[in-house]
Amino acid sequence: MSRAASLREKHDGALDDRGSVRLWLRLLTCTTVIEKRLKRRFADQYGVTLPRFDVMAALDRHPEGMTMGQLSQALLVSNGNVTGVVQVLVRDRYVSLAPSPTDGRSSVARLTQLGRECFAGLAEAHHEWIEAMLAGLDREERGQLHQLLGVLKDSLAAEGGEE
Amino acid sequence: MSRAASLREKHDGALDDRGSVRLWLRLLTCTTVIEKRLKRRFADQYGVTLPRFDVMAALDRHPEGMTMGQLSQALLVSNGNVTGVVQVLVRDRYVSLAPSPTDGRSSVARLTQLGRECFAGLAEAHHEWIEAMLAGLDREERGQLHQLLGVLKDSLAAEGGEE
DNA sequence: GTATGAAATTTCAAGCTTGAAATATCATAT
DNA sequence: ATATGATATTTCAAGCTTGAAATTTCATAC
Repeated sequence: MSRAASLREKHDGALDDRGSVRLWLRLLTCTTVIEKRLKRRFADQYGVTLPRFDVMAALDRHPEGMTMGQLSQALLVSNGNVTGVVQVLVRDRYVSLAPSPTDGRSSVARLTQLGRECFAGLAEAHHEWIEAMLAGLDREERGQLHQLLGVLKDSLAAEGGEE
Repeated sequence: MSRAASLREKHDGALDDRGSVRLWLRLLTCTTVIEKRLKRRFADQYGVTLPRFDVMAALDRHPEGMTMGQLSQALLVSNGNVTGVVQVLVRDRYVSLAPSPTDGRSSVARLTQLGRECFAGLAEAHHEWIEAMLAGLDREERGQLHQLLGVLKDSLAAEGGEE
């Protein structure tokens, strides 16, 4: 069976024939669909939110610990945001928070042993889900897509965020 | 000047050498960066949020009006979400809400004259911003990217959202 | 030593988002 | 006519996100 109805696209059928906007909407739709599936599956199967997974993933790659500011930069979210997410991870014993020995203003977050163990399972599921969602692209297509997104990334860096 | 520092990527430097996850993170980063810039510029220059723009864009392409359910489907967001966004647009006189003549359960949202006028300006700015952000891709690259995202979209449709 | 500005963090209000529960209406079989 | 299930919508609580204000600590010039 598996009719695999084609996905609706945000603002589908736009009269707006301008190619760049269409490209952007397609990019947005793909990302949104993947993100929502990940979110739902993490919630249903592990009782974890995406932001919490993101923090754990960042900490898992930095066993020496990360300050709140480093987390904020790594995850592209605000400082205040990190505060809240880390607080619940600390409450749930997945993350520990210790004052920085070198800078009294900073505290350093680390995964606890429990956090590391839990994260291993999450990362495994995450990888499988992504792999399955990208199954329709062969090796070459993945490489091309990765390369073109690199060009886009550079274009975005060049355009600048009016900073 | 314009140093155009290259953009950081979410979870940058992942040991995680699995290509599909890296591809996903790059896709996510590009989308996130574009979305945040649009959000900030709409807020700063027009005092409008992205969800409100999305609703207005959908209504602009459907002068006959749309029900809440149609808006929800078109924008890939929940019903309850649409309710709130439309309510403030009605409060601000950009959108009118009338009971459906054929179905007592539904009401039909339409852009008001004021809404149409405001949206024209928003759409113009939106298009320019997108165009500028994609300026680093030539015509062929845009076509390839659009095509590959189409393959991804089909892959996502095939994988199914456990529906 | 002290004042001053920079930097790291937290707090807080406002807005978006979802999913579940509640309401209201429709469609249909009897 | 009526009961029943399906549909459209709203309400609501919980969580994420941001930007601005407040707080604490640092670094440096004097």
